[in-house]
Amino acid sequence: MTEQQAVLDMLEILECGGCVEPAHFFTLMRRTFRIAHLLYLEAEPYADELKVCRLHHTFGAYAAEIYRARGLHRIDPILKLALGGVRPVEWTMARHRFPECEPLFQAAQEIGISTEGVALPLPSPAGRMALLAINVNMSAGEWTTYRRHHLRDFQLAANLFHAAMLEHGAMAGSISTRDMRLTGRETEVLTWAAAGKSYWEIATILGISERTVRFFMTNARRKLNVVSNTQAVAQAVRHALIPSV
Amino acid sequence: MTEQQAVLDMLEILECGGCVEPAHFFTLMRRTFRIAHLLYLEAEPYADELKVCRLHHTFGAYAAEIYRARGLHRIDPILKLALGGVRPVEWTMARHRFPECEPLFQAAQEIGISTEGVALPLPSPAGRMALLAINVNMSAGEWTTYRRHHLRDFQLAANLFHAAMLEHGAMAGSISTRDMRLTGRETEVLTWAAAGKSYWEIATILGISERTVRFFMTNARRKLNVVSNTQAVAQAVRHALIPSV
DNA sequence: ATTTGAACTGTCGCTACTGACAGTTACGCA
DNA sequence: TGCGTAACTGTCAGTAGCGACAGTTCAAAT
Repeated sequence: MTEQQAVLDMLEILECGGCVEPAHFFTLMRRTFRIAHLLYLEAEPYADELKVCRLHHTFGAYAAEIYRARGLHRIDPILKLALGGVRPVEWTMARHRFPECEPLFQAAQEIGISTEGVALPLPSPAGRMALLAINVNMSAGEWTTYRRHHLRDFQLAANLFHAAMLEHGAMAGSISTRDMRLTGRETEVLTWAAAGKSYWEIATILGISERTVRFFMTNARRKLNVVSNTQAVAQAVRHALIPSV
Repeated sequence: MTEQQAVLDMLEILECGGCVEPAHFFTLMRRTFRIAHLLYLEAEPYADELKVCRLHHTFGAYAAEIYRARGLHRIDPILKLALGGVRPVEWTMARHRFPECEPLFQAAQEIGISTEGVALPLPSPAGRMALLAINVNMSAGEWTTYRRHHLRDFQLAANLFHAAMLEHGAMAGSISTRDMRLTGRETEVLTWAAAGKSYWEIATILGISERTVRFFMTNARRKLNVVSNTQAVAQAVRHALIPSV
């Protein structure tokens, strides 16, 4: 029961919002569980490519260099599966389902990294995707049992850490959004513009004149430092200045 | 330890992909945990409204009617918090932070529904959001302890059920994302429009005629089912169809 | 009491966007 | 060989967006 207690304690720390430092989280996880390595990736889909927003891991610089140099991200099935789905991705499962990714696992074995693990998809609002990959140093059988008991802990821990990262990112991002604060009316007109309404329609909806709608929109454009309504709405959605929900 | 075993068994059932039937999942959850009621909601942001894609719950028709008739969705802080964040939302926490939502909790008490519970955000790919709300019939103190032990189980179960629902939905043919895949040029044109460029500028940048830019934009608008470039860009940003930054 | 900021309105004129008309070219696939 | 899809182009007429002109009203803060 000591192990159970340690797990619950760790989850409580995470939920209370401590631990926005990836290194701290990784240490905590490795102290609490029998984990060899961890990787946290936040990315944004763009066409068929991925734009990496955040990347933290404990595999070390050498492993990262190998991964990059051999272009293993192109064949990594865990990336594809975890960033495209919602279900935990078992490493060996991915390995068997995608024979073309063998070089990835061979590279891991070369540099002494285990090929057992699981990747937890962490989808975020606004279409971004993230994953937490967990790598363990166990035999297949041992891992099956361990995973069965602790997948729920991994999932909750991953979710809470991911939440902390998102909130932290929002803080850091709010430096640039400080001068971008919009008034209530500006937000309203932008919201309706984002819904495809014309000035006349917005005026009717809000019960004000068309000119006034233009006035608010002009102010919003000036504050956001953009040149068109279209760009203003794009910025507003990106910075969550207008409700996405 | 029998309870632990039952939980692990249930999670295994979920992970093996059984249980795409909400009623089945709810029964399983209520049999495994001390849960009074469950609610699963999948929604899509639209203007400042919510377009409900899926809704299943065990609160009964009467409660649903009350909720709808009194317009409680407009003040429900759990919807706002859970659909806009990634962190579990404690009901009583939401109640204290948003005094204006008191009618919601009073309505619950009126019809004999407990006000203790937690809502787990389940963000999905493509900008959609979902949540699983869990309602329990316990005292506050009892719930604190129970929650501490089982939040991880709830989170994993919720994620797995949500995954099953998404996969099932994808099978059935997702209406909203079916025709939303944009071609390379459509993406490029939208991206530049989101950057505030005019048709003439985009034409110059891409080395094509202004008419052709309009052609791609028109196709993009049609695919996204929107009426203006502004709305198209808003949708594209929300659904991560064009790169942010 | 003055200032600051939000909310609000009117008109002119130019530019940008949008729909509807009617096409061509190139590529891959059945 | 046809069929579908993506990329590409032209013109016309109407609507919408946008900048620059010049204001009023109200409430809160200094």
